[in-house]
Amino acid sequence: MNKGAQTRQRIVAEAANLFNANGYEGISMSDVMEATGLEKGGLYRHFSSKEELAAEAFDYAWKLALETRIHDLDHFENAVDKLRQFLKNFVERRPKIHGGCPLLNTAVDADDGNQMLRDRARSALKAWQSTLISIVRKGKKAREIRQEVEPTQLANLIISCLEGALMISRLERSDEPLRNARAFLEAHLQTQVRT
Amino acid sequence: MNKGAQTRQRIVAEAANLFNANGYEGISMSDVMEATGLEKGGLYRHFSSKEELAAEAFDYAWKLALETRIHDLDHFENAVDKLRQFLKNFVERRPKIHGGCPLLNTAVDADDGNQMLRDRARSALKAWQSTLISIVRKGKKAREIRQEVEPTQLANLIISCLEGALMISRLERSDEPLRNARAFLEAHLQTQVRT
DNA sequence: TCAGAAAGAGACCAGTCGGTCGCAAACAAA
DNA sequence: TTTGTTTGCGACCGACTGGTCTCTTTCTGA
Repeated sequence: MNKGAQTRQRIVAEAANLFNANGYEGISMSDVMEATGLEKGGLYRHFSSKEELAAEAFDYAWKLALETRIHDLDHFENAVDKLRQFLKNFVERRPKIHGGCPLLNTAVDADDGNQMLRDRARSALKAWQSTLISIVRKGKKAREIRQEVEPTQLANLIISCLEGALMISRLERSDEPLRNARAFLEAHLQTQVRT
Repeated sequence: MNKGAQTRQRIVAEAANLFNANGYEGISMSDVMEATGLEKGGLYRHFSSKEELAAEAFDYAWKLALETRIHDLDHFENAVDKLRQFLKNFVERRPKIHGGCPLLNTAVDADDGNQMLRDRARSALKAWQSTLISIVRKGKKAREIRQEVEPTQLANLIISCLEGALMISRLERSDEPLRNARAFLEAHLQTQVRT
């Protein structure tokens, strides 16, 4: 990896934190300059615009977030165990990126404005849903999950509860709402296993 | 109501829509000028700073949102019926303010920055929680809701599910996730009634 | 009707925004 | 060591930012 690529990577990583914590309009290129120690020209050598940098920063942030959440999932065969590990990861594992969930942040930040960021958030959501849906489907096939369970609805329920609880937890600066959401979802999962 | 107060009210209403849809940093005073048809001097006669305007705009937006959600709740005596009406309002009644839930928007927008807006969002959340908690408590006293139910946790579950589903619905531009969240919560409420 | 007060206009300010560009320093291959 | 390329610097640009201030218009009550 040559020097240019390294610098580029450093910029993306710094920008990801800044944009995730403060939003697209909340961060100026001067902020990125300060965080990276580069001058304006150094930045624009690697990115042709603020928007392009923000796009790469979001992709980077989301990659980190999703990796954190699906960590160790393949240690389990059973679908319900996988989902339980997923809940555990979401609540317990500190993400490497500051400022909360990149998906929630970007969805709220861009849902009435920046089209490019909105599309990016949409793709991220779809990818997350697909991951969960796939687990539920396999669980149904393997008769570990009841046949009446609608995979898309269960996936959305999990995402909704966690993201909503994350919003509350961040506002109250307490992990309790997040832990309660996990407890609730685990109890609900227990309800959906095949008996 | 004299002319000045009327103008002030008009500014707040316009600003509420702008800030709610685009965030604090996403809106400039020029945007507010355009939306209200006033010049800069006309604006700053009524508000001493952008922040002060944003604060009043949030309070206004949140008042409208909460009113919409608790609409007609007093038509019901039973706590579970009240909560059901609440869910119905949240999903079916179109709020007068554009850009989604002011609480979610402001919480995400300000949780790492603007202290004044963050405090405002925090108060709004507390007020919302209190409303729901109070309903659940009365329901327990009246023996309409099971004694094991923890009011705070039920309130947070409802808020989390709805706000999370709202985020998904707005990103996908479809009401389905929101309707599914309502159906799920109604089924869950049925589980919590005293038998 | 008219005087005093309230409301609004818009020129102006210093600072910051995203973005450009020519040049020098750092690097890598010979 | 020399050469050509990659990387970074930083002055500079026009547009726009939040905010101020003076002046005019509009309103209101006697």
